[in-house]
Amino acid sequence: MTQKDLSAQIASAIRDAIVSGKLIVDERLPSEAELSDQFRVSRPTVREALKRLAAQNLIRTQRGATGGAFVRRLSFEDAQAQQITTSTLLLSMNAVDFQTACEARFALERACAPLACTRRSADHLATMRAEIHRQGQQGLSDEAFCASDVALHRALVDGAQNPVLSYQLAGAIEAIEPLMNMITFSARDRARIVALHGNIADRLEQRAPDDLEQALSALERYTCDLAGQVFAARRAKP
Amino acid sequence: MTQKDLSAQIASAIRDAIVSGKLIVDERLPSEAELSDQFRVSRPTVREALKRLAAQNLIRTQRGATGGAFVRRLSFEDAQAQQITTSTLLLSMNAVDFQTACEARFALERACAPLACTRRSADHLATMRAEIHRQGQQGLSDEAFCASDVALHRALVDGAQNPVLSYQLAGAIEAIEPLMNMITFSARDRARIVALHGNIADRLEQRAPDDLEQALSALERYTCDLAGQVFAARRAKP
DNA sequence: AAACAATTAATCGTCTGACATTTGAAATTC
DNA sequence: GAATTTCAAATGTCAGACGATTAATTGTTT
Repeated sequence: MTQKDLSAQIASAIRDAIVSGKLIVDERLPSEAELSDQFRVSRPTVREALKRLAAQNLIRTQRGATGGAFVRRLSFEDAQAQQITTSTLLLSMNAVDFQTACEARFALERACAPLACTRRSADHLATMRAEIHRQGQQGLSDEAFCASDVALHRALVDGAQNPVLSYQLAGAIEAIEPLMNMITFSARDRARIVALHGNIADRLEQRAPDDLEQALSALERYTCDLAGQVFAARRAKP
Repeated sequence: MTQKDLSAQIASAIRDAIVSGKLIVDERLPSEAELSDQFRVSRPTVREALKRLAAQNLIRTQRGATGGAFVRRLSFEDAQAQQITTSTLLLSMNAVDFQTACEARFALERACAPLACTRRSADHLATMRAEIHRQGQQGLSDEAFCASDVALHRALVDGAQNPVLSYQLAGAIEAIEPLMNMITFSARDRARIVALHGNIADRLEQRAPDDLEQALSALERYTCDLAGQVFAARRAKP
């Protein structure tokens, strides 16, 4: 059963070597010519395998005399970016309803609340206040409003000062943005949301975890209701 | 500034088309020959681009008469598997300390507690009880013990009946397993952990969210202490 | 001797053309 | 009409070549 492509097999072999630690960060892989000798395949096949690994941020390649493929240190930024696109696609391709996505997102965010209350710096709070101020301004496009929303929530999550949490949450928060962008916010909606955001910032400032969780829940309820109305109206009169 | 490879550029172009919805699920891409005409590159270059996309589970390829590359529906399973390997690498390559990873994992898991209390089925509870029973047996290897631990926590998370949450949490829970596997559990440790697990199952059975969260926190504290001792001892006498 | 310039070798990036393999569909045969 | 054969389209693989980039080496000049 040779089901898989040669390039897929080779990619798997190298990936295993990386994951298991046989190849360490910044170590240089054999040149493409050497790999094609080792695996008894042609260079194009080896290259296809390497491109697969490059697509997963597992290696980077350099040209030139001392060039080659090197094991790449997977950074939090890379992992985060990967997770965001994956989550976004997952939501759009599987027709995940807004409610489910929203529920997951706020559940995760509430998980950060106690930690954020303990560890948040003045910077985090200032960022949130600044975004809230921006959200209150006239003439802000819906996209800009949503982008600011994302920035605010990321500041809250970053307040927990745990990079693993930040990385995980980024996917959940950003993946919903496209769904949020489909909503046209009325002035009244925005005012309400800004008020809820203000409430959240207040609780964080007071370092009151339980109140913060409740404030987040309130925002979740309002967001979900709003989206429910919008999507219901859209279904009724397309 | 043409920084990127041609194959990377082409992969980006196709990826954008998929993400933006211009290419829909199960739609067939042009053949490699047609793509190489369209992009004015050779077929190997097109193939490298397609392999990049295949590595991200964005397309699948079929050979034969009606074959070709098709946009693939990203399944929760695929996304989860991707996330697990990414999270695992992230932890191992960036020397994330056990405490940080553990904190993130339990914070996320506590986020599921209220939902799990509301929605968990008898099945979820039965799975947890079965795993707890297994964990109490003699002669279980440390690896098997940890694997059972993962299964138990996944059952708890699945109890929230939110696929987005399950997908997100899987990465966090499984990524720590390799770290946990480095710990050799004494009989006393295991007995204590089993007791804490039993406590968790009880709270879930009673559908008591606050108590469940506290039970999870108790487990977090014990796990973290245990790991702290183990790693400290290892540093002292390598 | 030191600084600068030219050469060189190694390596990846890309192209051309070919052949093998798979697979569904059309054509053929019974 | 059903089974078989043939065919064509598509991906999988290979071999060989050339271009582009880059660091080290070599050579030249001051």
